[in-house]
Order: sequence, then C-alpha cells, then structure tokens
Amino acid sequence: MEPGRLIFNTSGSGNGQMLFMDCGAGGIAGAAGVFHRGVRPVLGGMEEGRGVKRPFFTSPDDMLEEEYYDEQLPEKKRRLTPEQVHLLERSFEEENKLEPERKTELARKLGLQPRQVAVWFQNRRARWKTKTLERDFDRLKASFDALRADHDALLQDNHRLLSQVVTLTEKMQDKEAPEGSFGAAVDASEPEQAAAEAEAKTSLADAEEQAAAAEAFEVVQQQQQLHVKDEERLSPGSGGSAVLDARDALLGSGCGLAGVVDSSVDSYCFPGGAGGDEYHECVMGPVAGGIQSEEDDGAGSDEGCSYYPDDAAVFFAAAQGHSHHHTDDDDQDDGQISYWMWN
DNA sequence: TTGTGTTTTATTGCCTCC
DNA sequence: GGAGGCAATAAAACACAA
Repeated sequence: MEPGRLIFNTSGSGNGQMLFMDCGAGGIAGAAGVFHRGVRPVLGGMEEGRGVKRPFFTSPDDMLEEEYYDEQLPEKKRRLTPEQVHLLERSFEEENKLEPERKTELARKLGLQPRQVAVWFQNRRARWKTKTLERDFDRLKASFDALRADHDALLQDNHRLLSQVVTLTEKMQDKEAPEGSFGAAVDASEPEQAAAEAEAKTSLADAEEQAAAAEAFEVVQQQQQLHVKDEERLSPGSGGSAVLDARDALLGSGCGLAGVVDSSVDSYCFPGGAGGDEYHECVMGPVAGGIQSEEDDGAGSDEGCSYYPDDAAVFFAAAQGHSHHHTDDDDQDDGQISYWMWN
C-alpha cells in the first residue's frame, strides 16, 4: 500500500461499496476503512497523497466530476501479501473463530483493518466448509459403495436360498400328494397296499429332506431379518448433518426412507408409500466408523470440528432401471448438493 | 492477446444471541 | 438494538489455454 493515499473504489459490486485507505508510512496501522452496513469508517483526517489533500467524504457533485477521478484514480481491490495470508492462515489453524481481541491484534500485526481480518476469516471459514463438505461427501460415497456391495451380495444370497426353499417345498408337495390318498389305500387292493408301504419306507428320507428344507427356510428368515436390521440402521434419527438435511429435502420431494427388502422384486419397499412407486428412488444408510471433517486430520486445525456425527448417515438413491450420477462439476459453487442414483 | 475459468476480497441481507 | 455469523453474490485479480 502506498503511504498516505486515499483509495476510492468505485468499481465495487454495484452496491455502493467504497474503500478508503489511509496508510500513512508511520501512521495509522492499516487504517483501511471499509463501508459496511452503513457504518462509515472511523478514520482520522486525510493524509497527504499525491499532493492532494481531500476530505474523506466528498459531495456527490464532486464525485461526478471527471477531474475528481483523474485525481482519485480508482484503486483496484488488493490481494493480501503472502506474508499476511501466511499469518492469517496460522491464526486460522489455531482457532477458526475470531474474538475481538485477536482480531484487533491481528489487524495491528498485519497492518490491516480489523474488518478486513474479520472478512478474511469469514471467507476462510466458508472455503473450509466447502472443502469439508466435498471431502465428507467423498467419504460417504465410498462408504455407501461398500455398503451397497455388501447389500447386493446379501440379496443374491437371499435369492439363492429362496429358490432353494421353493425347490425343496415343491419336492415335499410332490411327495405329500400320494400320501393324501394313503388313507384310501386301507380298502385298497394288495398291490396298492404294497405301494403305500413302500411310500412309508421312504418317509425317513423325506424327513431328512424336510429338515433340510426347514433349515434353508430358517436361513432365509435370518437373512430377511438381517435386511430388516440393515434398513432399520438406515432409518432416520442419526442426528443432524448437512447431508441429512439434504436427505430431508429429498424426502420432501418424493423420496422415501428405506423400509424392508422385498427380495422377490429385487427392490425396496417403503412403508406408507402408495404401492411403493412414488418412493422407489431414495434410501438412507448409515456409515460405520463415523465421519471426520476435512481439517480434523490436518495439522491441528479446527480440532473437533465436524459437520457430521459419528453415526452420520449416507443417503443414496436406489433407482430402478436406470443409473444417473449428478454432480455440480458443470455448475460449481451453486450450493447444490450432489446426489447419485443407482440401478 | 484474449477469452474463460477459478480464487480472493468484499458487500448485502438475514438470522441469532446477548 | 447492536454485534457477529453465514449464505449469496459481485467483481477484481489471477491462471492458463488457444
């Protein structure tokens, strides 16, 4: 910054932003006054700059004069020096919130206006949050992928065992059919009695088969219970998180929470859904191990800061018949949550 | 050089807390 | 009601490819 210079930023965002700086060489440290919320900077008088001495606040008429701008060349927005940024970063790592004393102290050290320090911290927190969300999202997606793979394997197992039950049940029914006519065989002829006896002889083998079928059936039941437990874990109540909020938004837009697995149709049924059709898109799931925020694993910055609780949930879409992955790569920074839909 | 995308600095408006 | 935080946004600064 040039010493003793009045900086007038007329090219702001069209909202009347004005920036005054008074950087007397040995004078006010970083006395940059920034208009904010209608509060004018409390600064001392104008220092000598370019041989022109002007008051801080000029009348609108003066501002319209071309000569005024010739003298007061609009100062462009200035970036902080690497040293300033370095110190701010270090301070941010220690604590990402800025109490007034620290703000004043930092401003004094850096030769900046306290407001500038506050703004820097605010923007830095925003950047940190964005990064954290991105990283958490990646982790959630990875967790979901693993969960999804497990689930698919479980489903296949379920199918296999179910078909086994069907086969065995059919076999049992086949054998039970002639058994139904066994009573009639009392009055039957001898050959028929012999046949009935032969049938009885096989009952031992039948019993073994039935036991196997029962066992298979039990396994299937256990599998289904596991599914139900899975889905219970996927149900809401895991605590607040940005992702959960996003999930809620999705739910509000027609997506349903997971219910139980309907293995017969290889899809999810959502309780309360009318036929399930309107709810077949979205499923929630938990993530084992919890979610860690991005900078928690960094060099001691923002310790303890996490946007998600340990049992944070992952949300995903279980779309039938199509697969779609939406990200905001093409329209970044629009603040929208990305989501996936799988078939 | 210029067009375009990204990053940084700053403002505004709204909200919450004391 | 004032201070401070955050989301959204503007615009300058910067990076980089064509």
